Amino acid sequence: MKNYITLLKENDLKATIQRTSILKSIDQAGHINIDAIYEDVKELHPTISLATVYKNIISMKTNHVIIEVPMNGEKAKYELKKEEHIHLICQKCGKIKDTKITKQIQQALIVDNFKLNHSQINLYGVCSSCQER
Amino acid sequence: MKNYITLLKENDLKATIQRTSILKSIDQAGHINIDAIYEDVKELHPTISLATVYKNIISMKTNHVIIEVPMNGEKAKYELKKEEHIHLICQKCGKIKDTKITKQIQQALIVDNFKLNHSQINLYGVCSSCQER
DNA sequence: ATAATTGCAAATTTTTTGCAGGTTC
DNA sequence: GAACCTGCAAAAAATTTGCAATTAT
Repeated sequence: MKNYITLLKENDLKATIQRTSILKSIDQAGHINIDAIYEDVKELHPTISLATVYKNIISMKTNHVIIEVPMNGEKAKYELKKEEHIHLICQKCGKIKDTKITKQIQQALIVDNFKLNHSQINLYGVCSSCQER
Repeated sequence: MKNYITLLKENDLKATIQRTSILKSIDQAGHINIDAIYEDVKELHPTISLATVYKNIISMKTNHVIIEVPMNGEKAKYELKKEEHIHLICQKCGKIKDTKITKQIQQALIVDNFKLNHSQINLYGVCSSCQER
């Protein structure tokens, strides 16, 4: 559990209850889309409006508090900003697990004449628990 | 230049002018979003409707003729189905270049207990021609 | 006190749907 | 000729906007 207030202030955003609630929802879920965040936050804050969620997702994305993860065929999900990592996306249960970008992967991804800034790696397959069934 | 008619029939879709035009547009562009496809196809086929483009993108995606490439912050782009590859996305000019997934990369991406079906790798950075400026 | 943020309602944009007529195989 | 596909208009879904009231610093 992070200190969402500090996180917001460090990134030049006011710490409103709406924002901290959204961050808490994202943090708990790991990866979650706008509608699910809205439903989630409404539990504690029934008066929040979807427009506010949209506005805050935009501002927190702009200020690098959260990261947008575009999804194949569905709505984008959001995660807290953290070190770059790989997404293991299970095609059975839909869960997304993070895994580290190893030195080996970093090495392998060096491409001639391309100045790499940031990489986005999604691996689709079947996670360990779904394989057992 | 591929034979779009055969490509469609092989994948259980009727070869209409609308579909072959959409495929031609995608093939020429490499990676292109729905609106740009629509504008493109309208040049030759002024009567095509946007709804038809949407419907065909869905059917051709379902039947594995094309692939959707979700984009960060913008609308998804589409490409013809081909071997798995990496996208090098230039943050200056916006162009997307494809590059091969090497044996080395394949090796590096093996993760414990995850049965990998397909990988999606987008590398964001600056392409060679934009670096020269 | 100031500037930013909220919630609402309305506007806009994006995507999907139903259906009559036309096309492909 | 059967099944599928198109284009239109309308519907539905997703996102953005304007604004008065409220809140954070």
